[in-house]
Amino acid sequence: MQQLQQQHILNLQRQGLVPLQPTAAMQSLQQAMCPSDLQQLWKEVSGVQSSEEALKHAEGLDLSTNSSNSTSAFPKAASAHIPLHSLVNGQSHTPKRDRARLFEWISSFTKADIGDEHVPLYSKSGHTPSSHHEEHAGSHPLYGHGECKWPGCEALCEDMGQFIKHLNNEHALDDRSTAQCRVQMQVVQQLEIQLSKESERLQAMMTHLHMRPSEPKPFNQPMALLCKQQPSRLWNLNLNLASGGSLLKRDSDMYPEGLAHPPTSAASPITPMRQGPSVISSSSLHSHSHSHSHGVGPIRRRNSDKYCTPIASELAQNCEFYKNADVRPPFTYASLIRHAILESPDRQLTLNEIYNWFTRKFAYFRRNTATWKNAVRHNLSLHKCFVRVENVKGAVWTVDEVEYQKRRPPKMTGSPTLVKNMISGLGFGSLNASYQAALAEGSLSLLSPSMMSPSAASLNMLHVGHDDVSSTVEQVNSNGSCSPTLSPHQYSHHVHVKEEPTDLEEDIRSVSLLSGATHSLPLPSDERDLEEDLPTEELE
DNA sequence: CCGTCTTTAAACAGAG
DNA sequence: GCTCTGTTTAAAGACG
Repeated sequence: MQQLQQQHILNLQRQGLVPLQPTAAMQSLQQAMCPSDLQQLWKEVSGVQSSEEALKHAEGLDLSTNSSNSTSAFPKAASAHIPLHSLVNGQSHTPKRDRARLFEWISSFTKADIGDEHVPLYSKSGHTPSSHHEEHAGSHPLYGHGECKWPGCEALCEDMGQFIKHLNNEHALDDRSTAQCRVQMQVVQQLEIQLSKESERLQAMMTHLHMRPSEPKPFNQPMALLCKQQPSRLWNLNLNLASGGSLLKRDSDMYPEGLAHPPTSAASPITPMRQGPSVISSSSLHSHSHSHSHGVGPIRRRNSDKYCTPIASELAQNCEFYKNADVRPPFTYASLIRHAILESPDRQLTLNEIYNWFTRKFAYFRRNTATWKNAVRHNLSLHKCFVRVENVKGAVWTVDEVEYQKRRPPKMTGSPTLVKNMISGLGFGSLNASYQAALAEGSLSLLSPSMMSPSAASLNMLHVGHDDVSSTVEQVNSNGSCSPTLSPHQYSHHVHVKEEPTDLEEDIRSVSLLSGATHSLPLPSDERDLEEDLPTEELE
């Protein structure tokens, strides 16, 4: 039934009768990104690559349909063994029209590159006038602080010349770069949508408060803007933020069963009852289909917090997002509870305060309270890392960090499993390989509507083993807007009602201090994130 | 296949 | 009796 609906919508969209919905947008994208088509496209577009090279390239990107092997080396190798054909509803064909549109669109970015030097795809877009002239003049949007700002790159380049060389060598016109470019476009798109949303909200607030309405918003129609910029409507995703959850249709309406949700969690209202996927959830797709068949199905999000994003950074960076979007946070209850407790000034919370934190921080937890509250209580009781302490004002819960770290699995940094989990954790299960590669490689800022640098985001994803106190401190504080400003020191042993072995406490402290030191140093993100992993290593 | 982890659900008890 | 809090058990799915 849903397939039929989807087909119908797709047909209408092809006829231009209805605006593209996320469903069709994603579908089109996926269709357009059919591996063979891509290869063909690139041959056509670039005209540079010999067939041999193209073949080699295809091997490198593993554009085959075989998806079982997810043990790709990441990300520099750019091999992404991801189900290219796990397309929505099994539709892996590529309608010629879509392909043509894609080609047209890509060409709009790349034509000038062909006879030219390879210039970043971005720079050809209208509103970023970045010519060679400018590049050599010393500024380039992709270059700053001696680093390549290409999503996920961060290669050090001493000067602009070196950067240009690097750009041309490493970010030439290929599948990966293009996929990354696409992802970046989505990032921008989502940000625009979010901005639009927030503007509307502001407008409403001001109206409500009888303040003078502000000027007409520049982002009233982000889609229109985007369509201007992007001839192909493949990217015209209707990414709604569920501000209060009121504006959204049910995900089942928007995303027929088996169809990948847009890679922004904002797009999908996740109702606990239907158990729609959190985009960042590793179980997104599985649980999605599962939920449809069972009505109420448990979300399986294992590893999502362990191997994907440190909860602190994710929450810090997507603070507003989770507040407004009805998206299930991709973390375990234990992680969330711990984070809530650690984030509190005294590092102790009553059950009710924990509840409040959940509802305050996550739109998702503003409903179905019985379920998740039960889960919270269950987790508090179940995990030894949560310690109940009798207090003057009753019982409060604290975190036994040592216990918490104990239960963490060995670090998985950079392992193929991590990569796989990371990708699936993003909920892009049915996107194509290049796309996912790009996502995982450098454009995870997609998940970070708030000012997360793509590179930082990617490194977060690539290097994290799990969340920890120090990362909590660093990330949250660096973000600054969503949580109290506690020093690492404070975090490490500001309040610890429970008695703990001195040596272990010492360990935590040293780790935290270490992390705190990194906070003030302009370390490269990867180093910083490696440091984030230290607690476990140190403690175990 | 098994063990572990996580989630969900539910039953139960004690306190206010 | 009701609600909140807290404990415990069980089942199921994901995953190594």
